[in-house]
Amino acid sequence: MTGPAHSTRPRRSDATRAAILLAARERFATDGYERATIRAIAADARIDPSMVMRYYGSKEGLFAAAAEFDLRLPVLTDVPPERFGELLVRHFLARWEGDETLAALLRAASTNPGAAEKMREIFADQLTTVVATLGADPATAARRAGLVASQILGLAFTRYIVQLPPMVDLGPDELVSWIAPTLQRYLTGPPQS
Amino acid sequence: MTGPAHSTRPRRSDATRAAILLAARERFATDGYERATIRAIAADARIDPSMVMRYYGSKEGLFAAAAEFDLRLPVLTDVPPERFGELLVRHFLARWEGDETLAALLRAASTNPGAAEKMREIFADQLTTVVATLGADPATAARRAGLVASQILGLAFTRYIVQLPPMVDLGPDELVSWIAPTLQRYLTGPPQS
DNA sequence: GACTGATGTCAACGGTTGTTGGCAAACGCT
DNA sequence: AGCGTTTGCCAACAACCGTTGACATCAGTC
Repeated sequence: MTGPAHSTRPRRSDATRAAILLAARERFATDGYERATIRAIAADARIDPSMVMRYYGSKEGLFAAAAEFDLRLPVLTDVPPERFGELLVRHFLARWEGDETLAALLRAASTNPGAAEKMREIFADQLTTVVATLGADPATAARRAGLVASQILGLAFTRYIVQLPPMVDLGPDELVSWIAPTLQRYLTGPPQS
Repeated sequence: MTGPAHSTRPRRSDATRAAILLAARERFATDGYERATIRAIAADARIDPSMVMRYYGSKEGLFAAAAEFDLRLPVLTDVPPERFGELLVRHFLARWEGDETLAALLRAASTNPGAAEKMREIFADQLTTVVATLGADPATAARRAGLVASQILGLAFTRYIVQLPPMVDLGPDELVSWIAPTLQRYLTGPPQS
């Protein structure tokens, strides 16, 4: 989604657009939606605030562009089912620390309705889709995906946002050994109730 | 924490103070820290914005007062250990829906450092203390409490903030049957790694 | 009834925000 | 070279924010 749109040749301002988007992701990730000001983002990108408006229309539009995100969930079809949980935790940890878009989305979702909506889309669409392909009853896929999201987002919230000391100190392997069984049960455990 | 402080007799303005605090909790819970304006809070409490400043000093001071919170965790000493998880989930669900202070704290913690700090205090102090009394190895109590917090806060975040449809639709009993085993393992399961 | 302090209202300040329109420079094309 | 378009900067607007100080009103005390 970064290349030139449609069939138009690359525009000269593509570098500026990218710089704005990069600065926006950083600011949104560290400050949240309301505290990240267009002026600060523009200063980081070393351009004028009015350029942000010209290229993204409004602050909401800028956030929508900056929050575009693909979880890049791995295909788990030819993986032994008992390893689903482990692979998912590892994937999310890596994805989370390698791209600040998720942090921006998480911070903003607390106060901005549009961000919450996008978070719902991402986790409902992308995660539910993968869960549904794991062979479980399709009727319970959405529920299982929601439970997985609750633990994954709780992990991210306590580790990266609130930064609870115990959750920050735990290493990736320790986190996996604790949390993977949880996801495993949410994904493949017997349906409850 | 609502009665008159120290040994002074009740002041005539106690009703106003309480009205401000109530309105503040509502606004902080629904809008987060930055979008909840002093003017809006004052309007809800039907008083002048300057009164908020007089009684609470600043917006930060008002939030600090509004975010004062006791988890009221139950004493679990004479309860069969295998029911810890269930009781904790039920307690948190009730606590969460009966007092919007927790929602205010959760929303604000995403963007406001002071709120994040208070959230750390609450979950580190109160929750870790209870976990430590459950007979587990004191050295791992903080870690276990952190893991419990990650699942509890993730539940709250997906259900009350982002409002993921599957998490909103689940009834209390279903949530308990899914999530209680997770807490149970975090609390009393064998130490990992 | 006059005095003192608490309580409440009103108007305004300085600062910041998202957003807009005008104008200069650089570019691409013929 | 000349021209239209793109890219960028500058200044400013209107709105809103937290915060402050002056002034009225009321309760309780001597």
